[in-house]
Amino acid sequence: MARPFNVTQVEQKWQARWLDEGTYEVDNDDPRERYYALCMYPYPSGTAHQGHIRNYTFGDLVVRYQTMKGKAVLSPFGFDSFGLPAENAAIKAGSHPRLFTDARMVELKNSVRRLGAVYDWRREVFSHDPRYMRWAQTIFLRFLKAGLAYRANAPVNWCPGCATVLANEQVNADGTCDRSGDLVERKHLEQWFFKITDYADELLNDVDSLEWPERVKTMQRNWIGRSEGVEFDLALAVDSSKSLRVFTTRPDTGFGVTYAVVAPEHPLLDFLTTDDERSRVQALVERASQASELERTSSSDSGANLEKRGAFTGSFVINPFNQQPVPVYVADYVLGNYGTGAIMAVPAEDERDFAFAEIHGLPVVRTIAPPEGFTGGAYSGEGVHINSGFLDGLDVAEAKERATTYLEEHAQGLRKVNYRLRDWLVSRQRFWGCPIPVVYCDACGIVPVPEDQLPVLAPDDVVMDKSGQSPLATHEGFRNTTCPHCGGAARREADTMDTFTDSSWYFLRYADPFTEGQAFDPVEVEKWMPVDQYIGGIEHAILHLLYARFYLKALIDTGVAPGLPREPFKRLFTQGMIRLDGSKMSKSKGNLIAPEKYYETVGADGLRLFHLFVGPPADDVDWTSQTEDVIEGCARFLDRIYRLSQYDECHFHTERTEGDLEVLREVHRTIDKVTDGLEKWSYNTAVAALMELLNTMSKAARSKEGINQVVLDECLDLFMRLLAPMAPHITAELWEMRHPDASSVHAQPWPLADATLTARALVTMVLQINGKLKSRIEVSPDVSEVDAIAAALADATIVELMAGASPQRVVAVPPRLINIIL
RNA sequence: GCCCGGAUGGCGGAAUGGCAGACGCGGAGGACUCAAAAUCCUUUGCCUGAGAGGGCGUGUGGGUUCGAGUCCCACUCUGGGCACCA
Repeated sequence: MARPFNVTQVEQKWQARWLDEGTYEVDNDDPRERYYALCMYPYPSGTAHQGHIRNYTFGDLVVRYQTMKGKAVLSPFGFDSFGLPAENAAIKAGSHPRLFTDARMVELKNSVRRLGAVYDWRREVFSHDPRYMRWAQTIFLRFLKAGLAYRANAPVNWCPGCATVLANEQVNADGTCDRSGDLVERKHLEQWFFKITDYADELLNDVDSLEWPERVKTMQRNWIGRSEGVEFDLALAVDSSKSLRVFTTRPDTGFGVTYAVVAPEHPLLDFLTTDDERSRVQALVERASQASELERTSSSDSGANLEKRGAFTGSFVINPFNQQPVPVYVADYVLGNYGTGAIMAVPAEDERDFAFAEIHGLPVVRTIAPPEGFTGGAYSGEGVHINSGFLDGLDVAEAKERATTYLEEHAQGLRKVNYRLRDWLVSRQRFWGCPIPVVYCDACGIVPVPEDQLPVLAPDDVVMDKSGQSPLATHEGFRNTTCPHCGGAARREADTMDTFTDSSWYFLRYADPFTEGQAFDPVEVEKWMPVDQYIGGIEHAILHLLYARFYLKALIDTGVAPGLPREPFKRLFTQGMIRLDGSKMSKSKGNLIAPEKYYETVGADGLRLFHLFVGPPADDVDWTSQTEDVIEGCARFLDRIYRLSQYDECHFHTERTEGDLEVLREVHRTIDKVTDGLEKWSYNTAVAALMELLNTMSKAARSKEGINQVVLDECLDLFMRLLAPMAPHITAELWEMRHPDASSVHAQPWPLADATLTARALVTMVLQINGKLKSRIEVSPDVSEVDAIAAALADATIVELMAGASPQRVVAVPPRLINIIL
């Protein structure tokens, strides 16, 4: 497609200028109002793909728009540069992950520059920079000191494909690895954890205060999974001095307890198991300990399997509500690490209990009357209590309260809150990550590496494979060290930290990247935090955002970041994904449409405009056979504005006509539309408004009567300013051609609509008869109701249609419409 | 199973309870051209009619209202999140 100007040349000229002149560098003591705009820390996977392009197009629009609004905008960039792909690629190529990563970083950096996205490159941060690692490790040690980092032997999620353990958050619901898709196995290992559960309540409560998409807030709440209930004792039938502690959220259904269940890991299981039942119980425990989380929690399991998954222990406990003995089972549907690892089972009001009771032939006693016609098994809804002694006739809420009080008085009951959220497992048995800065000494135990010896860096000559052992563990030179405490022989920790730790505080370092004596100076960072606008993919709705929120709270509480606001991201925008043939476009899926080719044809501006125009920014984009045409259409729009600004085929007259004024009025109305669109993330309609305006301007200037040139110039100048954040190159170029001595269009203030120009002298009023559109008339926008009705009844079409009939009623909404009811 | 979204022309999508389909893509026709490309102009929801016009129309069925794409109830399909968490 032939363009009226050399796109590549123009774009490169401006990209070089923005970079050379440091146009978007900003200092912490800038006197203007501050604004922190941030796109999510990218993994350097090479040249940018369409998802990146979309992300940085939105981010750059925000940066340029807020700058024109007169703010000092912090726009940093960096790389989440540790991670598995680099390590795997290095193993394959026999090279080093650093070489691989550094090359990919250069590529991505060039890509975003080629897009015309502008950053304060002085503030660049990347995870494998020793200057960043040092503070990442310092933070780990501060967490350790504060008791927020701890080491524990725990059943963990092991991914055979990635040869490392995963956090709960990295395991999909179907039990596969979020990254490789391999089936995750269960292993018992000594691992490092962060105590994110200490913050469960705050993480949950603070969600309310965030200006985030509701969907993301809901996902965060669900993930934390708070539930209120009561913990109490079930006394053993044979010995009432001993008891089994259980947790329930439904104490009101206590009269319906017909058995109890303990988890296979329960510490009292051995004690509860009688000799007659021992072999069956042991078989079940054996099986449960080997089963993966998937098998164990599979809900699609058949009845036969369910039966195998539970066994009678031989013991009985007393139901404290009715003093009846009920059997104790062991079953793997009860989890050892949630609640007390034991439950009271109420088959009538709990589906899982019902299914289990059916198979094991246990009785079902209803304590809530199900609604008329209810045919299912367990009924967990609202209703009136029956068969429940002192709770009979009460609704669920009231019965819960009474039952809880009863348990407090008769069964050591304690009101208790439980969370689904587990502590964050941060150990990774991989090489390309930040080493965990501790040593193990036989005499002193776990000893932190002194902060003045940080960062602990991995040596380069490490053999990486997927044996499952940490590559660093096999490097004797690294592994063997001396204890910082006693000076004796000691061994370094060989695991590295989850890369999600790196992306949990990078935004703080951006705000003060120059400091040397600490991770960042809280006084400097406080000037920018919280992030005013965070932009990224919906795929990070849980993991990254939850971890980053936890990190900031923990950093404040451990004294690393005193005085900072406790939530990092005030406003979040999650962009839609790019789909090709229905699935997400991504490098790992190998279904990329590379952006490079479009730089040659439509330019960065054309591609940016496409991403802004194609649909609501939050929605997914389907890349179809039609997409190329839409991109071309966006470039065509830029060509048209270029030609109009050259006065191509324009006619001019010298007087200022009403027609000229009307064009100028449209420009001012468009200022409002575009501003509103940019504020509300309705970029597609903002672009549409500019397209519409260009049609108006172009039609007027090219008509036979022509336009006053001074008016056209004023219109064009305003147009350029509105388009500047969206298509920064062409607007900068045209502005310079039109104003060679003035400062750049990007340094101009954002235009403000003149209210006297946006007002309309006449508006169209719709005339309806019985709610059906029949005619239209022009009226003053402040026409009175009486005048409006009079005008409507005088309209020729209306007079004819009414044929002398008198209206039963007239609904008047001046100046919008008149509806005549006959 | 539970919790959120969503459903509008051939397509992407617009529409504070008040002109449904802005804007763009695609289609049709025309101008320019020896011709093509590019550009420009006209037209384009469906049905019906020679035309003026008329009828129908925002997933389905009800409801509220002078008036519903928009609000309420029930359902269908679809996308996503969570899913033995007691």
